[in-house]
Amino acid sequence: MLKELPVIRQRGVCCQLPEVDRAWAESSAGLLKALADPTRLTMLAALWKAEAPICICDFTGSLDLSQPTISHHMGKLKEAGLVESEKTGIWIYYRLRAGLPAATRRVLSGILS
Amino acid sequence: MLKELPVIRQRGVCCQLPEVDRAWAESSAGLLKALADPTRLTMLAALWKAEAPICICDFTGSLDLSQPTISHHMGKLKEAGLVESEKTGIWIYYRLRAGLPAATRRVLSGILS
DNA sequence: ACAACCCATCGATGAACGTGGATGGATTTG
DNA sequence: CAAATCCATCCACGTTCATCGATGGGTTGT
Repeated sequence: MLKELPVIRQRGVCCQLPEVDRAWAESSAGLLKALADPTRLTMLAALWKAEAPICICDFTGSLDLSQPTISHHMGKLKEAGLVESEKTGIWIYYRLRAGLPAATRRVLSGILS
Repeated sequence: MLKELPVIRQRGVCCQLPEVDRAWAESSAGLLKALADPTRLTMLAALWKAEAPICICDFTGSLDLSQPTISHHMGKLKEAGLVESEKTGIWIYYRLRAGLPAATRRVLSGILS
């Protein structure tokens, strides 16, 4: 089933692994942590589908969570640079951030497509 | 900056949001949680680059973590269905699971590409 | 001016997570 | 057989996280 093994193994001797950039791992994990929550995924999917700004109060109507909790989740999405907001009257509208990095867009489309 | 707002707003009245499947949100969040860790991302990237099976003991040489911790992380990747293992002698080799769902492959390539 | 509403912030509480040590099974080597 | 190595599992500890309630600033409408 497996491809051929890389080398003949010796006990107590480790094989060298491909180099992986730590900074990349840290930042990627940060992005994924922002995404790894059902509520935040649902909000992102709604923004993705709607293609229009959505007010926080609309989420409080659909999701079974308190307003602070929803604001908290949206704050994480904003902190991760995934959404941006604009205030209109007493409402604050959120939408997917314009100009997302290509790598981020690929990840999002993979999940939300 | 914003596109046109969906409707004329009224105080205390929420707009309806696009439907988002809860089961999808739950399972996607599960996959992303498995990925949202720098150590696990590093291990996945190594498997991705190496295109060959890798032994746990190899990671103990590169990563600054104890062997049980590494085994624990790998267990999560396996539990998420991202990797599979095969035992050869005293070593257990891990590799990316064959036949990953298309959506999962898109997410992975977006992150690891 | 007053009341109603929207939203962010803060503190508290309980759950979940990451990490490491210890243990034990399995296998190979001497 | 005895020792060494590889690995998973169990348990415990400390930290982080999610959620809620309360508070207050700011805005709109009467």
